Formats: sequence, structure tokens, C-alpha cells
Amino acid sequence: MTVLQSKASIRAALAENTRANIIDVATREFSDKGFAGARIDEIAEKTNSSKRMIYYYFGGKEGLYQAVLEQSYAGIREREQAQNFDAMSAEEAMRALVVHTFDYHMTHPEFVRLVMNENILHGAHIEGVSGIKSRNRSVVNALKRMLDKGVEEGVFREGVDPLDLHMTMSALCFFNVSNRYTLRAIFGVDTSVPKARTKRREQVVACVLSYVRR
Amino acid sequence: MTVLQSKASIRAALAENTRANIIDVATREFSDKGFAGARIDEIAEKTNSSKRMIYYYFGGKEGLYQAVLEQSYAGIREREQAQNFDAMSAEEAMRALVVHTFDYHMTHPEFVRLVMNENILHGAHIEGVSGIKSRNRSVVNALKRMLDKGVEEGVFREGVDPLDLHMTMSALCFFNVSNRYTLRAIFGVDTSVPKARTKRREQVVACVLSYVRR
Amino acid sequence: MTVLQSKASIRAALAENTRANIIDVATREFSDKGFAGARIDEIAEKTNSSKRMIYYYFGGKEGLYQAVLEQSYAGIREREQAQNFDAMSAEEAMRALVVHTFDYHMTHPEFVRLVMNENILHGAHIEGVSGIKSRNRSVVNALKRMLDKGVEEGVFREGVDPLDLHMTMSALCFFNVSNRYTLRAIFGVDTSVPKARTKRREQVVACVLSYVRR
Amino acid sequence: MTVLQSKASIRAALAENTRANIIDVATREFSDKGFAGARIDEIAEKTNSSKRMIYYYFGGKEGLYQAVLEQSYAGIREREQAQNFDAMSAEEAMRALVVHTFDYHMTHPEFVRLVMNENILHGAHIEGVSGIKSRNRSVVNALKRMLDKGVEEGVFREGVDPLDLHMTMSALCFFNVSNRYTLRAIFGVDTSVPKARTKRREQVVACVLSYVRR
DNA sequence: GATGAATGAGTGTTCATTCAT
DNA sequence: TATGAATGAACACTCATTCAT
Repeated sequence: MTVLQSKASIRAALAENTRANIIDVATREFSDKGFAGARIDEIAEKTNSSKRMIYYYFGGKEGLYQAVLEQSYAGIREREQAQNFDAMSAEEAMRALVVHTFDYHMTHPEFVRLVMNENILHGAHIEGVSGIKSRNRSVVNALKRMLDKGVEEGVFREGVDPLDLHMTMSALCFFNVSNRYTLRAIFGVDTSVPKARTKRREQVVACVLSYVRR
Repeated sequence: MTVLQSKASIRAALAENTRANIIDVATREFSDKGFAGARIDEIAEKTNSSKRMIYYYFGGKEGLYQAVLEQSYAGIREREQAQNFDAMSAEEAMRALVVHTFDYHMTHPEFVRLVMNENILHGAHIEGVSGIKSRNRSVVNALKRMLDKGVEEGVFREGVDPLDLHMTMSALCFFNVSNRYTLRAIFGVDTSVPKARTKRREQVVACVLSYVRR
Repeated sequence: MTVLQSKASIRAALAENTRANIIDVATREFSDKGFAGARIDEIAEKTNSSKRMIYYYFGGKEGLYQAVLEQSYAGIREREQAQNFDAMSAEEAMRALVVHTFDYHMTHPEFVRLVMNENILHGAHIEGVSGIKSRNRSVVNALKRMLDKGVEEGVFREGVDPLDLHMTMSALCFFNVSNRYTLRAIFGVDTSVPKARTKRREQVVACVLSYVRR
Repeated sequence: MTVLQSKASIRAALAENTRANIIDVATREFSDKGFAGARIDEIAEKTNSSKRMIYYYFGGKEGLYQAVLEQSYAGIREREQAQNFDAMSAEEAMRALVVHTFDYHMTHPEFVRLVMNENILHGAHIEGVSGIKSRNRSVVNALKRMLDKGVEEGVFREGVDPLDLHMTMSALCFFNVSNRYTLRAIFGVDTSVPKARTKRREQVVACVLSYVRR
């Protein structure tokens, strides 16, 4: 807060800025071309700083990729907690969650593509992403609460496994984005177009709800 | 059939063998590491022939990848036509199709991963795969006939778009395989284990059927 | 002449045909791209026969090049002997020789380029061209006779070395063709255009004559 | 000039050194073996730096060749401007120019061979050499001034085209060097030997002068 | 913290040549 | 004689990474 604080903190802020800028660029590149296809030189060039800084901050290509993955996974959490599912009815909550999941994937194709790539790499780096398990467990827990509430309310059937439901939801939301190019080439569909997107979202919601309904 | 025929035809057969062997190895490599991650040297080494032959038959890495993609897509068609859906009831047929789709993805992870990779490449080569559109159109047509029959039989509701249903089915079957590694790391689930696979298959069937049922 | 002769002779004729065709194509390729730039595969493809035949007849790339060089040098001799310089006056003969030399170079750029290439190769194969020395000695001898005659006639000065004159003539005729592309790029001149060619020819004739005249 | 300046400038000077060294080596190699015959590996090996640096500075084989060509053409200009032709009589100046041109070619065979090679490549890169047209136009202009002066002085005849004269001069000076190896093989002449060189130079001077004299 | 120069191992590709039939 | 398949050495080029300042 004081003027004296600045010397060190300004430098720190600039450093953080550099770091953030590198991750930003790298996210685009890794997402666009995959880990093996992305080029350190190209990333550095699109950065405000230099190639040396990538090694200074992240140690290497793999470290940078790890940082990108981490930040990308961190992005989901923030949005998810904004919603207050407890205030809604079970069905409302379920619908809201599906819609949110669907939209998040649609608006974050770079995240989807990073996850694809991570699977191409046999999940070599996903273990290193901190807090990933607990974070997702909380999503499953939220789902469990919804399902329980729905059963209580008499609208959902019993015996639906929350983790399985989560996978179903994820699959339906992930696929449209991950397989965008082959879907377009083979069927001519393009769920990135607003109208098609809305239509598809409703189908996904309907599919999930019909699965859990009594 | 004659002895004289053999001279040329034996050579041709051997050549076809070489070609097939290269595609075979390349399928594994491209599937395992993606296009950018796969190495021509490594493919050649695992082959019964040499690096030079890859260029002789496929022109280059891209040509080889294209050939791999083509053969991989061609593999689906064969299995699909084996089933006689018309002889079944609508629900039986639908279930059979879902089961078949699910199993095909599960037993052909290399195909799933090639499709993932092709999407990483923004679908750059999928257009070149011959007959891909017509082939998939026939799947959608089969779905349409099932849906119509189901409506007639009074078991399915009206208004289900066959292409959308196909996407739903595909998503549910694709995701388990494509995201195997992140799913395992995050949730500890592994649908490649027989027991988990069977369980997941039933859920997918249930999800699809609940969606189309009246 | 007889019918029985045919079996062997027809085969020989076909073989000669194949050989000639290969040399023909190779002449174009070596002339166009130089020895190092020419490709055996490309030559074979443009041939009526196959790559194997090149090795069968010429042993390899170098042997083929040698054969091309040989035939190309052989081409000069034929035309040169057609003229009867002895029947002309010294100046007429000298003019006729210059004109012939100029025209031969102009109409045989592939020969000029092969000679260029041979010099790029430090003359590695020129020694192998049979009869090349005796052939050129005869040209110099012809020049000597012209010069002597001109001195006798009182039109040429004494002391002109025939070999040096030959080099002067060659230089003036060779350069327009050999340096065609740089001349065009730098000065915009193109001596392959008929009008410019005629003009240049007269200058070369004038230059040579002014040099030898009394 | 200051000490502080050095940090960056020393590095820049070293870099320039690397660049220059590469061009130097490459000039010898391209000149010796032509573009297609030269090997990047061999050039790199003879360099003080590495193969990677060739790509760092020149982008590739073609870029390196272009740089070599450019520097080689740039070398001519410097020497040419050293002479003060205006202070001489027309004939003295013409003689001086021919001698200079002759000597330059003789002492720079690598330039001659690069030009040969560029013609083998159909002049593909000559257009990219900066200032080449203006530079050569100035030579032709100098020639024109000499010719005009000679006409004024009454020693040169009228009607001599300066560009044509330039070509004549170039041809006579280029050929001895460009065709050194075939000339040696066929006629046993070797104009690289001092005595033969001097003799040939006088002939070229005489040839040019006899052509322009009244 | 920051920069341009430098590096070596590797990466896709092409070459002239030979083999099997 | 003739052909398509096959080969290994070499070729141009690129990669992630590190050094010197």
C-alpha cells in the first residue's frame, strides 16, 4: 500500500504478468496443436517476453505444459461454485448443472482440447495437477445431493450412481467440442453455431433428465 | 489360378503384405502418440521393412497417416452390416445398436484415439477418407428406421432426430475410451476393466432408451 | 537383308532405340539441371523404358552422363565438315565459320549447358570423350589455313595464333547462350530472340574480323 | 565507443563473424560443386560453427546460396570504382577497363563459377540480388562515356553500342575462367598459368580495341 | 530478469543403386 | 530384356535446450 512497497512488489507483479502472458500464449498453442505439435520457438515468439523466460519460469516444454494444464483445470472450479444449487428444486438444479457444464465446454474449447491431448499423452501429467481429485469429488458430491433430493422429492428414481451420471453428462458435453471437426466433416453439423448449440443443449438436458427421472 | 500367373501375383501379394504391415505398425504408433508425436524412424523400425518403403508406398508421414485413417474408418463399416436390425423389435434393435457401438469403441481404442488426433489436427485429413459421408449416412438412416418403427410400435416417442440420437450414442460410447486416462486419474474409474465395462454399457443403453422411450 | 536376319537384328535395333531414347531424355535432364541436380528417377520416368535399363546400358548415373556428353560432342563434328571453306576467300571463310559457330551454339543450348556443367565438375569426364582432341585440332587447323590464306591474300595480319582465335570465337559464341539467364536478368537482353540474335551475330563476326584484319 | 557499448556490440561482432565465416565457406563449396552438388553438412563441417547456425542465419540451403551470390556480386562494385577512367584518354581508359575486367575474372574464379551455376539454375536467384541492375547499368554508362570520348578524340568509330561492347568484353573475360577445364582437356591451354594469362589478356585487349577503333 | 547466439541430437525425406522374379 | 519392390546411406532441415553477456 505504501510507496516503499512498490520496488519489490512491482517487480513481482511484472514477473507475474510475464508468467501469465506465457501461459496464455502456451495454452493457445498446446490446445491448437497438441503437446508434440506445439513449438517452444513459436510460443516464445507470440509472447511478450523471450524463450529464455519460458525456461526460467517453467523449466522446459513439459513444465510449461503442466502449468497450462493446471491453470486450465483451475478455471472450472471458479465458475462452478458461483451457482447455488441448494436453493433450487432437484430438477432445476440438475438442469442448471447440465446447462452450465454444456456451456463451459462450449465456451472453453481450449480446455477440452487440452484434456484430449492429455489423454493422447496417456494422462502423463494429469496426476501433477494439484487438487484435481478433491475438486472433482466435490462435483460428484453435489450431484449426489441433487440425486438424493430428487428422490426425496419423488422426481428422480433411486439407484443412480452420481459418478456414472457425471460421466454421462461429461460425455455429452465434451463430445460436441472435442469431435467438432470430424462431426462437421462427416455429418455437416457444427454445434459451435448458436442455433445448433441451443438445440443440442436442450437434447443433452433432456437426455440426462430422462435418465434420472422416475 | 495358373502357375504362370503366380510370378507377378506373388510379388504383388508380398508387396501388399509390406503395405499392410506398415499400416498396421503406423496405426499403433499414430494412435499411441498422435501424428506429431509419432516418429517415422520408430514406425520403420517396428516394421518388417524399412523407412524407405514408407515413402515408396505412402509418400511421406502425412500420406501414411491418411492411409491409417482410411483403413481405420473402413473397419467400422464391416462389423456394422453384420447385424440384422430389421428382424428385431425397435427396442431390441436399438439396444443391439448401442451395445454394438459401445463394444466397437471399447475394443478399438486405436480408432478412437485416431479420431481424437484427427480433431487435434482440425480434421485436416478426414475429408480425404473416401466414402466416409455415405457410410455414416447409412448409419443415421438405420437409426431413422428404428425410430420410425418404435413410434409405430408405440414404444418410442415422436420427434427424435436420428442424427442427434447418433451423436448422443457416439458421445456416450466415445468418451469412455477417449478420456480413459483422465477419468482414471481423476475418478479412479477404468471402463476397460470387464466388470466396469459391462456396468457402463448398461448405463449407456439405459440412457439412450430412456431418451427415446415414450 | 533376309528375313532370317531379323530376329537378332530387330532386337538389336530395339535395343539401340531404347539406348537412344534414354540418352535423349538424359541429355535434356542433365542439360537442364546439371549432373548433381538431375535425378535418375526422373530421367527413367520420362523414358520409354525403365530405371533398370539405365543401369543395364550405362552402368549408372555417371556412365549415362558420360554417354550424353559423348553424343553431344559428336554432334558438332558432323555439321562442321559440311562446309567447304577452301572454296571461299579467306574473309568469306572466316565469316562463314564464325556464323556457323555462333548458330551452332545458339541452336544447341543443351550442348552449351553440358559443357558448362562439365566445367562445374572440373572436367572430370571430358577426358573420356573419344576423339575430342583430334576433332578440335582439326578445327584449329582449318583456322590456321584460313589465317595463312588471308595473309597471302593480304587481308589478314600476320601473327594471329589460330588456337587463340578459336578461343576468342568460342568465347563470343558460348557466352550468349551460357549466360542467357543472368544477362536477361541484369541487362534485359535476350539473344534467343531472332532479331537480337541476328544483331549479336553480326557483332561477333565484326569483332573477329576486325581482330584478324590487316 | 564507450565501454558500456561493448557488451552488445561485441556479441554482434562475433555474430557477424560467424555469418561471414559461413558465407565464406559456402562460397567455396557452391562455387566448387554448384548448388545441387554442394552439401550443407560439408559446408557446416568446414565452418567454425555448426549446421544449425546456417539455418539460424540463412534459413536454409537456398537462403545461404542467395547470400553467397549477393556478396559475390557485391565484390565487383568495390574494385570497379577505384579506377579513375575520366583522367585517362579514351584508349587508355578502355584498355584499363578491359584489363581490370580480365583480371577480376581471373582472380575470382569462384565468382565466375557462381554465375555459371546461377545460369544452370535458370537465373532463379539472380533477381533477388539487390542493386544488381543499377550496378551494371553504371558499368555500361561508364563504357558509353568512354566510347563518346573516343569518338570525340577521333580514335573510336561511331555506332558502337555500349551494352553490346560490355557483352563482348564479358564474354572474352568470362570464358577463359568458366571453361578452364574443358579448354585444358581439349587444347591443353591453361590461362591460369601467369605467362599464358598475360598473353591472353593482351589478345583480349587487342580484340576489343580493334573492334572499337576507327 | 532478460536477450540473441549457439548447440547436438534427432526428424522427415530423397538419393543412386540393386534384388527377385 | 524388362519390371516393381526394396535398400541404406546420405540429405536438408528442425527440435528443445543452454550459453555468454
